[in-house]
Amino acid sequence: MAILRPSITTGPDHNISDVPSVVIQRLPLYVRVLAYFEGNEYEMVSSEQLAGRLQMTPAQIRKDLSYFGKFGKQGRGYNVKRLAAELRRILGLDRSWNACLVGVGRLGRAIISYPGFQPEGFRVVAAFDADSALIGSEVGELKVDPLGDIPVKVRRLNIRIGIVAVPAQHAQGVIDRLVDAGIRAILNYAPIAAQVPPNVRVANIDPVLGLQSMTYYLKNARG
Amino acid sequence: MAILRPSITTGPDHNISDVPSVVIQRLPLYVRVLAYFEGNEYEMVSSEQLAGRLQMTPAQIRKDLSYFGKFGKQGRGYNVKRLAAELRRILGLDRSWNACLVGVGRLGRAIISYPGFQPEGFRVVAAFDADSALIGSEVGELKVDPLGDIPVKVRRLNIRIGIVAVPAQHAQGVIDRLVDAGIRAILNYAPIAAQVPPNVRVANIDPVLGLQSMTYYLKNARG
DNA sequence: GTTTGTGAATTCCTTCACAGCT
DNA sequence: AGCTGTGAAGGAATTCACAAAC
Repeated sequence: MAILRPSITTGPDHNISDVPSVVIQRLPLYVRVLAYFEGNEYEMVSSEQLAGRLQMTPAQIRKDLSYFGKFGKQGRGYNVKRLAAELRRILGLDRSWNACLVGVGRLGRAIISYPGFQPEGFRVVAAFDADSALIGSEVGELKVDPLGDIPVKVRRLNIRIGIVAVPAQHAQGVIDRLVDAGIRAILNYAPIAAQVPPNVRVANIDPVLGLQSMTYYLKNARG
Repeated sequence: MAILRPSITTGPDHNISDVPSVVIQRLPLYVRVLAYFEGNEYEMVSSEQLAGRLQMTPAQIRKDLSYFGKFGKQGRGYNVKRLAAELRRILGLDRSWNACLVGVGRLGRAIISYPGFQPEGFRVVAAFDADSALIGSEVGELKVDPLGDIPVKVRRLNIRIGIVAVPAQHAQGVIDRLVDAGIRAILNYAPIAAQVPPNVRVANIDPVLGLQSMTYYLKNARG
């Protein structure tokens, strides 16, 4: 039984710590479900309750948390606020992160106006495009800069994350530029398997892949 | 080393066949990379060549394909066109699939105009919203219908896929309605872990989760 | 009584390595 | 010589099950 989580790629074999990356990818889910319990005025939750809302087993949640410490109390469960704060700290979500967007076409503009990033501490502070007709124009609150400005802007604005929303045939080139500029985390909307060095992470957003594997089950379904 | 693939959820333990779902989720990647080789006029490719472009091992590709048959020739590799066609057939991509969109806010409208679905055979043929101010309006080429029309439209238009683009707090309710109407595959853009029966698949699209696990590595990076 | 944290057991997935075909 | 297909081996991730804590 798989669970809601994004797919993260890196270059050839690279795990910065000994915590399995599949565990790291589940932590944001725990943060999110803890926020739900916090909103519903729970003070304590058990691994059973957390698991129930995520369709996972309680053991998996406990095992995952055990990589980082002991956050619960036997017989009582976890303090919702404290566990949420600990996980946010572990994930680096106790601060904000600057990102830049490359590609301000239709998809890029939708990403800029996506309201889900800001409340989680992710700020898009620069936008780039290769199309000279777009350069200098305003998108949201941002002025569109040429790709050549990536290195300077990344340095000046302390940008750590690149968001790639360019056509497939330009995506690898853009990713290379971002990596050259020192970016180590890329949110990639282009339908390619990006080639990156081992110390760079790529999270791929690709609705078509999801649809294409679901049709297998639709086709073979018995009602 | 993880690889580009979406996360697919179902209800409690359910694998329609004995092919691991992780394998099913990789097949669309193979289809895509085969299209690349086809575009570059390759007639044959080896598992080594395919693996290279996907940052996987050749053995994994061969093993994955072996669940479905013998598509290669020793000493020569795979015929690009034939393997692509076989995989498309296996995945059910040799036909088109109708989908409906629920939620025509900013995100929903971006999804409707997303150009990636159509060429892969996915057609959004109906749109629904709860907001009576939107009902009856035109979005793209579609008229927006009320949620109550879901069952009828799903039946009449042979809709097999639901795309959910409503706010988190309404998502579970919408998903329940889709499931009641007979939908068995859901592309979910809402940031929730949907609860569905075992025979329903959910592919989650959630850029924030991706960012939130990458920050772990950014925080702990050594340059 | 309840629930955690964790070694041990199990299941699942990937890689190896080579026989067999072209 | 080159590459597939696959059983066997190895590795990774999940689940079990229970002692310890509350």
